[in-house]
Amino acid sequence: MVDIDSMEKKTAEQILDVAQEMVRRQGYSAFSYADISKRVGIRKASIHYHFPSKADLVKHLVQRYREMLGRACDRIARSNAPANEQLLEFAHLYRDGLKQDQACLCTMLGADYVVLPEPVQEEVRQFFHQMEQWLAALLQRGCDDQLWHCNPSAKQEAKGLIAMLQGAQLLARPEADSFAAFEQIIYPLLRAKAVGA
Amino acid sequence: MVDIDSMEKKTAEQILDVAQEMVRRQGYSAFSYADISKRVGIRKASIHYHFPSKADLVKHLVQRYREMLGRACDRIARSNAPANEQLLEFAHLYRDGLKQDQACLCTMLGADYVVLPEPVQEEVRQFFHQMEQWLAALLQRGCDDQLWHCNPSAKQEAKGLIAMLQGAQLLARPEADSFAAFEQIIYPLLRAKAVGA
DNA sequence: GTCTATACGAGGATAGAC
DNA sequence: GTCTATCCTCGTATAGAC
Repeated sequence: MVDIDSMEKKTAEQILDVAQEMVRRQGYSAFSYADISKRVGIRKASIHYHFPSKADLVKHLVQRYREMLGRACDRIARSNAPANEQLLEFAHLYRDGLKQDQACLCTMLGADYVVLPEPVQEEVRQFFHQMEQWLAALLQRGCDDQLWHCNPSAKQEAKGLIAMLQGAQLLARPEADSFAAFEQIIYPLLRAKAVGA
Repeated sequence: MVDIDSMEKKTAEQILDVAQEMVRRQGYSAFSYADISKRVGIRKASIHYHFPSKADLVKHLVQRYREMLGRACDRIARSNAPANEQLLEFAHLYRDGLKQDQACLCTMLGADYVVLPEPVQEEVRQFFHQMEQWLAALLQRGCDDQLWHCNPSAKQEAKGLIAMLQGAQLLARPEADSFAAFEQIIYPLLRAKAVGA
């Protein structure tokens, strides 16, 4: 039932893992097949077997990332914790990558947006839309539970919060302890939203 | 006193103008000497006469940008308008570039931070520091004038606001009308700060 | 699936003529 | 100051053997 091979990650997955780490650190334009090649331990040409072009690779990357974050958000929602605690958990998703100098994949691709192939742009837009939807629903629950007030709407507040989280990542990264810097930036703003941070 | 030559921008300035536009759109890794060459109308090699290396060029770029923004902030401060109106003017500095798909130079370089040559990283850190200082002073004036309350400090609020403005730029750019999208993201948050937006 | 070999252009940068 | 010519490396991508 459990053989050795199935315990090792498939090559395509390894490629995406490495690519994701590089894009989250350096952005779209600054990573290359050669970089992946070295770290995965196969030749550049072999990567093209799995992902014919860079556009193709990054498109799959964002798709997989959307699914990963969808699951992470589901886990938070299913915890049935109060909305303010769930909001904090959501913020921590953005915080934790900073331990390895990694911003959210789509924060980086948002900066690179104008140079992205159109299919990738489309995925990035969908990512933002997906996050806004989920967060707006959470904020609405907080409204219903009298935890806070949404102004002018849960949807608008969601966009503002995501903007803040993304911006905080970029601002925190140059700091020596970016993890702590991130918290110092966002906790006051979350507290304003009646979150016990 | 006024001859024709002095009315035309010096080549070095033209190079910086074009480079700035490109970095603000595409980021550090995605622009090249070839791009500048085409748009300024000189050969690649000639650019190296003015700026020996890319690191050198971008370092000067950020220095000039810091001076430009220093002057823009001075103008706002000297208007003697109420602090809430000055805050709105400050936010509009971030908004206006979006008309040409341009984010703040250091929002982009913040995303590219880990791949920047160290001297450029230093300039970027100084830029953020400079903006935080100025904004913190403005927020403090608003406190003194009872326009709002700073929590936990003007300095921390300043960082949060800059994070929000930067994030809002990245989030707004994929939208069809990024200018309007930016306003929709930040106005609710500024209103929370008692700004009549 | 992965390799070697290779194409072909783009990248930053330098030397030397004008 | 700007040019031409050139260098060398890196970038994405393909062909074909194993």
